[in-house]
Amino acid sequence: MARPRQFDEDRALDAAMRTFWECGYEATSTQDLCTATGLGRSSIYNTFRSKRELFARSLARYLDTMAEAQDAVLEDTSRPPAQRVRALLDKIVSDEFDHRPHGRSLGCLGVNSTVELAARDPEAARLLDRDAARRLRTLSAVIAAGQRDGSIASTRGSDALARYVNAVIGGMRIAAQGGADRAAVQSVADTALDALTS
Amino acid sequence: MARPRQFDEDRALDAAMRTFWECGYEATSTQDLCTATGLGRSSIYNTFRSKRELFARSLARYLDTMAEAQDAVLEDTSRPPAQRVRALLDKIVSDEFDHRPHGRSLGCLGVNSTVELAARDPEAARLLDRDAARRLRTLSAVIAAGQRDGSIASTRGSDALARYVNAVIGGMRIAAQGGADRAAVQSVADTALDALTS
DNA sequence: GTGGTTTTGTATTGATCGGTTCAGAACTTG
DNA sequence: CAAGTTCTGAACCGATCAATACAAAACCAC
Repeated sequence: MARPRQFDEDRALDAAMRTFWECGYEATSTQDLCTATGLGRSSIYNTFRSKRELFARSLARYLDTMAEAQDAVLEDTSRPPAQRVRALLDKIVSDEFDHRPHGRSLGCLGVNSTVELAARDPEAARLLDRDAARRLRTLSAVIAAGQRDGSIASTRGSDALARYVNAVIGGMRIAAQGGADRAAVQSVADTALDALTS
Repeated sequence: MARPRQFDEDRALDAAMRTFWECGYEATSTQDLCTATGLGRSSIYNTFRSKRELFARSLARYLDTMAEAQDAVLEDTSRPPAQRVRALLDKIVSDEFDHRPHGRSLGCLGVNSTVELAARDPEAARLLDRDAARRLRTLSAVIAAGQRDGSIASTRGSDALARYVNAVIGGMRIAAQGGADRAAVQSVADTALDALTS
């Protein structure tokens, strides 16, 4: 019925997401987005209505992808729950130190957006809230299972422990972004687990 | 010999710092800085050479003020070392939940700048590195003292424990910025201490 | 006061911002 | 092929960006 798109919308969204991830929302210009996606302005504004909406879709995509990856680790029933939590923290270390495009960690787009936008952009805040709730739900369930089978000895509530682990993850990402080396971030993960197993 | 300033440079710096703290570097315009400080553009550019330099001075001032406050808590010899670490975490909670200008936590300008600028602005990265090193030094010394007097039972190295506590602090700030309530952030602090006392 | 120096407010710089317009190329459907 | 629709590229929009120019006002030393 009409001319089809000459580009893959998902690939464009991925490129935009990476740009927001690297530079942040404010520091990313629409020209940067054109360059990164290889699209013209018209195509971008025709497909995604504005920079803001493109960002929102980028963030939603990122959060969904990451939460799925996290859930995959946490719901791997071939391991006992406590080891799944450890595997999750180890994955964070890998995330931060493998494949660094420009020598420094990019951190986590979720954390970065929380810092840059949560107080100012209600839609971003909504996406981030939903994501946090989802991740905490999975974490809490796994920790509760670990408490039942004895691999997690802490008697604190599983919700509190989940919030704790989630906060540590954020702290590890900040540390990596601040230039901490891999061993230092790994030792944060190792130490953090002491609070669960004791 | 000439006309004196009609404003207090330190007060202007404070106002600028608050603006950067609330909005971030990129989202703060020079007009915002004029409004916040009550100065004209000429006065700002005459006193601080550029937006970037004004930011650098704001950040340096913030980091110095905060590090001093942290050191004051950690070096309060009227308490045993372990309690000082607890007091530090409690102070973070207070920082995040007392005096919120717009209902949401502003987080920490140091954390915020790490996320927004550490990868892109070498001078900001330098200031943040120096600050992290300073805070880790004090923390590590206090933790080592706690290990000697037995109030901190963990047998991990005091440097690793210091990095851990520092990461938890960052995670607590992210959590608060993400909308977590006070009890939730406090429970992160409480749980985090389990890793030291066990 | 006067000269010399600095600050200050206003106007303005060129560049870039996010976003729109529009003509024509490109494609599907019939 | 032709009609109808969508996509694309380039020019362009007013607004705003960080930063500067400049002249008048304000002040100190003399």
